[in-house]
Amino acid sequence: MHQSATIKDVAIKAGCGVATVSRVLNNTGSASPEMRKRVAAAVKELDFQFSEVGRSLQSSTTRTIGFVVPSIANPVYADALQGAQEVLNLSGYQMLLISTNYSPENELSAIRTLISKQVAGIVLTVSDAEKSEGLSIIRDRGLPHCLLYNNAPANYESWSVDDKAAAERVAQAFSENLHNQTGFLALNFSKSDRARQRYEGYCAGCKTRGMKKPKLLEISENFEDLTLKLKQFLVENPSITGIFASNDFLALAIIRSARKLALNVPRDLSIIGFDGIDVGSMVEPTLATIVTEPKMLGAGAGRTVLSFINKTDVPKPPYAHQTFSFRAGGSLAHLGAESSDDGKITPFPSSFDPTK
Amino acid sequence: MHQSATIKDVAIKAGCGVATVSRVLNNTGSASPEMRKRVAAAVKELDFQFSEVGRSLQSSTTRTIGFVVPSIANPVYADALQGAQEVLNLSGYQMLLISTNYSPENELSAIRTLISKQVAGIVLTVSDAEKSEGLSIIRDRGLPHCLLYNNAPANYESWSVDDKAAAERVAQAFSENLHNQTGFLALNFSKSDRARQRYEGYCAGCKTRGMKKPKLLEISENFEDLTLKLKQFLVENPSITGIFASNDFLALAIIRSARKLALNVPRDLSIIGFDGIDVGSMVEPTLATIVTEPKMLGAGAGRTVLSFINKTDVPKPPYAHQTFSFRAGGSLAHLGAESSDDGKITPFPSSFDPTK
DNA sequence: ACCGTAATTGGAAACGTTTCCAAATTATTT
DNA sequence: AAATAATTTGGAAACGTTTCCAATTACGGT
Repeated sequence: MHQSATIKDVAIKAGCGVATVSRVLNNTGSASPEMRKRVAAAVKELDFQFSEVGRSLQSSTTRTIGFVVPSIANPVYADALQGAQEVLNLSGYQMLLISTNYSPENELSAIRTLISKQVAGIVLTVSDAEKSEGLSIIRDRGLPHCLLYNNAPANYESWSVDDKAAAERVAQAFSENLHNQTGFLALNFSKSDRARQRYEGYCAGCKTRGMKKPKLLEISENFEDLTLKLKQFLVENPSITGIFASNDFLALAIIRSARKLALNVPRDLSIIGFDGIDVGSMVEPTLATIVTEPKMLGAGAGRTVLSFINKTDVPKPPYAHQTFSFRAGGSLAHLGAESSDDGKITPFPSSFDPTK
Repeated sequence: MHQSATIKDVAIKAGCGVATVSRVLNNTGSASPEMRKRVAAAVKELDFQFSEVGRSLQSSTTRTIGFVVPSIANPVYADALQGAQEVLNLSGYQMLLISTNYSPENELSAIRTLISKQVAGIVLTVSDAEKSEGLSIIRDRGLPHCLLYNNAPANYESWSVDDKAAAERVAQAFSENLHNQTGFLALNFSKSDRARQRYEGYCAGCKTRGMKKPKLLEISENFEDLTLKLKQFLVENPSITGIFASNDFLALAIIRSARKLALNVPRDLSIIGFDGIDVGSMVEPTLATIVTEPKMLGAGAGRTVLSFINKTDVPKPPYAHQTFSFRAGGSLAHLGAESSDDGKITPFPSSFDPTK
């Protein structure tokens, strides 16, 4: 139950001045072998460790990088954090983590907090990179930072999935399988520029390929009423043959709901997800999805901030079209020729029940 | 691109001493209304924020809690962190997070780092709570701390699943469904006292119920060879009818492997998982599993540490048998006389396999 | 007007470090 | 042996706060 020893205690025990201890321990400036030995002994005896607080005050920086993410429970961010963590650890930096629960106000206060804690840099995901107040504060201060999962305005660094391009790729997948009218399933659409960009990209992709404009199915926090919503959605839009879910959890949830409605996936309804979480390939049918690499992105954002701090070369993020890939899966069906090719014939409700 | 203003700058702009600024801003000691106004104006004009570093040096504490977990990518810890985060935020504390990749050496250095950063308390999951060196350092210093997912030695606080009891519950579930010979599937068995406790508890539970001693199937980091291993395992132990997987991911992976071996789950092989991740109830068949509440545990551990710091009442963790519950699912079959007698069998047999 | 008391204010020390600079010591060159 | 150069050392200031304490000012009551 003992207090931490300070450099002063070490100096006393070693019979020298504090400056000498500092020099010896940091290997800066010279010191006699004799002195080094005495200091080393004192350090060991006292189990001395520097107080980072004292150091930070003097150097006006910390070996800490701030992270601001919408949620730690979301595996996309969790994986990204793990990736960043590994990079940071190698450089002797630590991670000060704040999660904002998708609220812009929390973003701002998180950033203020990080600044007052004098973090050396910040990696952040914001609700809307265009108008984030916190982000401008960071820039005004010239604080090393890097966006994660937000596409950056010009001149700023960002490690992110190209949501638009990825969503267009989904449209392509549906199109190649002869789907014409599809839906877009989103959670908390308004709270995230990412969801919006996916929608935009998806609409654009559908248009390019001559598909109908996708119908938007927006749900709230809890998945409770998803089955009901889905039913309603399909009744209102009977020609829909596929749904693009804006993340894999939603995709799995909608598959479950479809199952409850006695719809067969993919025969009655095809599903494509987004993110590429591992379980997607463990379930039956396997989930067709956009695969991303959150860990790589998190690590990249971390490296970028470190490079700003150390004034080394800034790592290059992958090219836009390399930030994702499409993974085929059993949840996406090819609409055969027997269906009339304008894709309008999917029956609802279908009582089809395969028993082999 | 401006530097942070200090309390001195504020004092100058407000035309008073730094002590006064401090008193006004912290609402400690008296100050004239006039003075308050001037200080407020100066603060606004300079966009002043306290440097937490300066404060910490003076108060020799920080509003930061250190967290040490094996991995952020593991949803169990990610969820726990999210739960803790929410608790911390409410109290104005931040989270300094280090992940150890399941390595005891990393644990020790993580703890040293946190101490040198003068965290106000620590929440940690260690590889082995009995012999963790880092843990003893924390205790020697009398640092407020709480274990998470480790069962604590006497006199210490801990928020954790009762792994033994939960594993016994799994044995009960198998037993009730007339399984007699089962397997235990674990990843990195040696690296975690949690996995060992589950195994112990499971063995004990099987014994109590007159089942055969479970066979251990241990796999390494990558799931690559899981299918092969499973095949081998089943060949060597042909009487096995069920497998207890020590986490849900493993459970899903083993189900996939079984599928590749043309085995039907649950008819040919029953599976029970551990953790209760959400997707478990979205897949087909649904996963029978032990449901835990990582978020609650993380929040509890956070609250416990805060209560030590603030010297308030220490929250009581749930009783051992309330730290988990069993969730029935389609992956566990009743071994009746015929193949399927009760309504437990799932609506869509997952017999066709696009992944070959 | 005067005094006692209460409210307000600011100087200075302290927290643990690094670093500048000058002093003291040692080594090198003549 | 003296002069010079190089190395080793420690005192003190600075970083941004809080807080103690003494000094100043304002306020009532006579």
